[in-house]
Amino acid sequence: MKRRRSIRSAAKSAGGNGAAGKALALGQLDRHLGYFLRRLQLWVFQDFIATLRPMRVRPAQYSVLLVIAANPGRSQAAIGQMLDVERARLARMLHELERRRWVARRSNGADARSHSLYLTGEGEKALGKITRLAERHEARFAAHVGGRRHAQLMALLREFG
Amino acid sequence: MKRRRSIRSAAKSAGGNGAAGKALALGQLDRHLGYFLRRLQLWVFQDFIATLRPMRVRPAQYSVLLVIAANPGRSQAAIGQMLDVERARLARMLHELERRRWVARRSNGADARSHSLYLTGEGEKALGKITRLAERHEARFAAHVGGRRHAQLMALLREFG
DNA sequence: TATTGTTATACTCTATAACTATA
DNA sequence: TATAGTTATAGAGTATAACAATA
Repeated sequence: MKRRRSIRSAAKSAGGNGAAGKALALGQLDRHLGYFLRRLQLWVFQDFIATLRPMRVRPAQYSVLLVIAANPGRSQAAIGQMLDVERARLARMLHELERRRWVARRSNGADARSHSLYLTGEGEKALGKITRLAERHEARFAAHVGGRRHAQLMALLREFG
Repeated sequence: MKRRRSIRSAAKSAGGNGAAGKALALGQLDRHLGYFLRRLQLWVFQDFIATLRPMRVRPAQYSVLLVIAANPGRSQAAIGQMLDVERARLARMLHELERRRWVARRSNGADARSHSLYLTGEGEKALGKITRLAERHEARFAAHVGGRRHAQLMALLREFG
């Protein structure tokens, strides 16, 4: 993934003007949990994208594939609400996943408006490879924050989520 | 902020096809800390943006204003590296902040290439209002996840960050 | 040669609105 | 009237590349 220096090391080498060498202060940012959350979340997405690059899968696509796999036959509306993906965005994502022959849409007998979503055989196979890469990412994530902190965060956020 | 239903309630009402009413499974997503992190981070940004709407300030702008306030006179390069904002993006953000008379750029005597960044008087005044709204957001955040969890997350992530 | 700041392009994600076909 | 899906547009954020001025 793209190399990211820690706040401290970045600040240390951030010279180039009159105040060169003095570490930058976070200021009030230090009181905002959202700031730290955002930084970690960016790290995660960057590592995920880099790790999954061989399969050309983005985080949002990955989550859609997993939820279809776990809930075959459900509608776009159901998947979208579950993951908080706008239906407009999901429609275009599914076109792309259909183009790659990973997802199939079948018409739903009970309601002609809705499509039932399934993984194709090819999609299942691809998801196997994708899952192995995703596990590698998760391991790297745990190593990055420390296994203990990773577990603590998981417990805190999963119980909440 | 924009109303977001919980995973559970969204799943409950996600009907409309043959499997209507059955809650959707997270599948392997349940094993990814990044998924829960992302969901919480989205909540935070949406609440932040909604709370700060009266001042028309986005999270990235807010972080830049705070870091300039805490480190007056530093260069764009220093601020950008500190916050991991691309210099190209920061240049355009600063144009906008300059247009609103919140930030001033002065040339740096020691290095004619770099600009020293400062808040204007108007900028300080605006930041005062912004900070009060941001505190309201942070309180809402703590209420959302629970005060105890908010503190635990802050401790975990700040120590790490 | 490398760095600071700028402009430009392209892609992703988010947020809307408008449209169709069904219900 | 409301819902499922589609198409289109606009605004952010991210990632590059190329450039001028300066170091």
